Amino acid sequence: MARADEGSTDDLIYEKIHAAIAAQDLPPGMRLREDEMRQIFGVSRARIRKVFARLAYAGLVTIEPNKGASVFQPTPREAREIFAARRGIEGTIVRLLAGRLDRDQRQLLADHIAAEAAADERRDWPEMVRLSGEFHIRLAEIAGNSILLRFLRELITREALVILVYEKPGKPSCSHQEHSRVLDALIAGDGDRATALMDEHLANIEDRLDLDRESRKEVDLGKLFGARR
Amino acid sequence: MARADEGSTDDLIYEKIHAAIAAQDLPPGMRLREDEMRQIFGVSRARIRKVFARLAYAGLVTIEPNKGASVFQPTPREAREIFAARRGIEGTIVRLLAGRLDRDQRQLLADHIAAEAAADERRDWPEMVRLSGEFHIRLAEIAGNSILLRFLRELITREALVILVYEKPGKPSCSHQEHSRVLDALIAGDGDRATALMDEHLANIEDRLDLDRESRKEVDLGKLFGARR
DNA sequence: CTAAGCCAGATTGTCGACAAAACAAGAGAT
DNA sequence: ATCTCTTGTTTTGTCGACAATCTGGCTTAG
Repeated sequence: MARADEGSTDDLIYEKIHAAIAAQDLPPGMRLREDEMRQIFGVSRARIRKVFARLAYAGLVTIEPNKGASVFQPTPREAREIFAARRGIEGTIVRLLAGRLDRDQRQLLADHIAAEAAADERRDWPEMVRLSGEFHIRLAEIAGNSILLRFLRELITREALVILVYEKPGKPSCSHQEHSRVLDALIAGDGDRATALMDEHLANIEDRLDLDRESRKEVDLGKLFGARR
Repeated sequence: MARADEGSTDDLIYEKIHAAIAAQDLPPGMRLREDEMRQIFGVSRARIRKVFARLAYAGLVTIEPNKGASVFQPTPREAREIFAARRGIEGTIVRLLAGRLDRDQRQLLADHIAAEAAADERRDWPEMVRLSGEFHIRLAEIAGNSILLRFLRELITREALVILVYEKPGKPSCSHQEHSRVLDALIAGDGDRATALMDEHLANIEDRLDLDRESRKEVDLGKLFGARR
């Protein structure tokens, strides 16, 4: 069999749904039916249920009693809270990092920014968005605090939902020039400047939002996850 | 019947265990058996299991596959991460708050500090500890960001475990004078000073730790939760 | 023609039973 | 006496079935 059993089964399902939400394939507000998922992944309903519970705790899906799970649909207020929280967390991370990057870490980040620039060059927006988000994750990883990393992961994914719902169409959301400037400040060891730059960078993203819109799409779940039945 | 059905059953169980851990009644590392809990609370095992999963996600208990749940026992490294994360979060909260407290909020916080002082006066240490922790929660509530509040809640509870395991005995952990100074800076609108004071305050707690100890106690779960059977 | 009530189908919530894994105690050999 | 293998017990993991609840369409009275 080609299907390896590495990684517990529900972690796999969790990651798939998580990724689908982060990649904005599952639109906010979309209902996630247990039985449907059960058929798609070919597992028992209890497993799906457990995964939903985890996703709910992470704030990615909302579970209403007797009404089931749906993809988290942020209100404007929640959107603002998410942005504010993220700015706080990333400020903390950047402060921890200022002046403490070793040679390898600098190289890693510089390479990453170069990859962003390349994706930007060839107009590969999905890749660009992915890399942009990943840059912030890399920073958190280098900072070496697994708790802050976990918090940030959650916020970034939820922010992706916010952007999907509220962004004014047609603009890329994360410029590699800004990443580059942050990196410069970090290398220079100027924590305050790095923090300010990061804050400004995140504020720029927030400014591209239009906090008065609704959105609804239909999605073929079976196709998306590659159903086996 | 006096037992009202308000609040879903598992929320109640969750809160009880959470409180027991926060109050340091359940020592870190203690094994939590599903069937034992089932008998104590008089509910089905599935329910206990669900609650454990939530507690695990919040980082309060550790679940090892095929080995069950036990109260989170922080390693020195994890302890440091928790403290660092908390300093970051609280710094963010304090910065949000500086110069934005209205009259009622100032009064609320002042009263709270007064209550801390009173508890300190009469050597009521458990109450003192409780109030000290609550002060930080109050700040987060006033800041009005429910996400940061949730993060902080988790960190404070986990920190209680850290303190239980690693604190050098015989010293109170949170002085109301320091709280008072932070409040002054907040009212003065000096965000940087407030942040610095809060950081120092939290560092003081951290300094009282001795990161090379083990601890183990036995606890009668039935008595603690008031078993019904 | 509208609106309230009701019935059928679908969906979620809960539980108990069974299977698999870990743990502890005891027997046997070195 | 100690180490190891075996075996029985305890504990966790998983699943399927049943009960409760909700949704949407239909009927019927005003």
